Amino acid sequence: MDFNKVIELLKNSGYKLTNQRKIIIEALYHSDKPISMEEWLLLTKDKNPGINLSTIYRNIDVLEDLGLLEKIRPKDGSIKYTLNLMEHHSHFLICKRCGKAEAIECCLSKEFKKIIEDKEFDLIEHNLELYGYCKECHTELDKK
Amino acid sequence: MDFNKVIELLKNSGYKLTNQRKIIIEALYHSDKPISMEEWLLLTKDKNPGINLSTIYRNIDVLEDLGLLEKIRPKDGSIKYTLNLMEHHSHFLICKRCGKAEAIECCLSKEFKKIIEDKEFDLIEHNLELYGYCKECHTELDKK
DNA sequence: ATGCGTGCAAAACCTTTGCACGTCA
DNA sequence: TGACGTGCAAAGGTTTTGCACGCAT
Repeated sequence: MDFNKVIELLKNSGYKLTNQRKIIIEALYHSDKPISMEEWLLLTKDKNPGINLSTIYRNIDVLEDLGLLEKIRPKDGSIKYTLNLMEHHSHFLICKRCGKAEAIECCLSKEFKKIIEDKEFDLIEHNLELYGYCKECHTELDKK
Repeated sequence: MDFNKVIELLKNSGYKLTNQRKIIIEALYHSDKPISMEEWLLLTKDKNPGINLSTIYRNIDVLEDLGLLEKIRPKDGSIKYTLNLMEHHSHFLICKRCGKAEAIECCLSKEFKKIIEDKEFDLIEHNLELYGYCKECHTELDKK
């Protein structure tokens, strides 16, 4: 989904397009990886220093309402945000060193689905986060 | 791992067995599902009303040090705690209605592993949460 | 024009920490 | 006895909220 489509969806859902809102969403849209609130704030203040933290929090609600926000919750307790613009359900390979996140297609194994089915569990959604070291960081770490 | 083994591990690691600590761990041990801090506090106060919230938080550190604590982070932003006593890495089927959580064996699919391998990503850990309705709740919901 | 959105500050929450006292080994 | 553990209260950090003003529609 391109940025204009996001804005369109926003307007069609009855939300106003303010300068702040545009900057806030744009910051997330153009980030190539999930970002923390702190990073998000910096990115937005970069474009408009007057933007308040609470405005971002309020726009989180908007993005959630639009079904566009993905919250990533690493084991370390932090929260990272990213836009979920894919058709396909996807997950991230998250590098523990550089923070780079790469979306991958989801494929729960057949055996897995069978186990769940056997329990007559009605699976609605799932959340998978994969942590490790990306190729580049792995190479770097090997050097030491 | 039975409860005595947990206590043994605790002592062998140089921690003292206090009345509070025992109650705190026991509460989590006997709970059949991951519990919130609030539930954990209630369960412990049930046995000893004097136990302080900060003592539980401090014992979280202890349990983490022992590698026994599993923190579950549902999408709703809450945090739930459970003891991780299995040999095998496991995940939970969590019922969105009754909250019951059932551990299942983990098995990332071969295709999945291959995709990750192809990217030369060095996978360290992963976190999978499965949400849906358990058999009982599904039946209940169908009645309506 | 009018109601939604924002900045600001305060409040609400959750978690951590310092300190003095208590208790386990 | 001595070090670790705890209760209490205060501090810290993050997120939410009330209010008055501002701006998009």
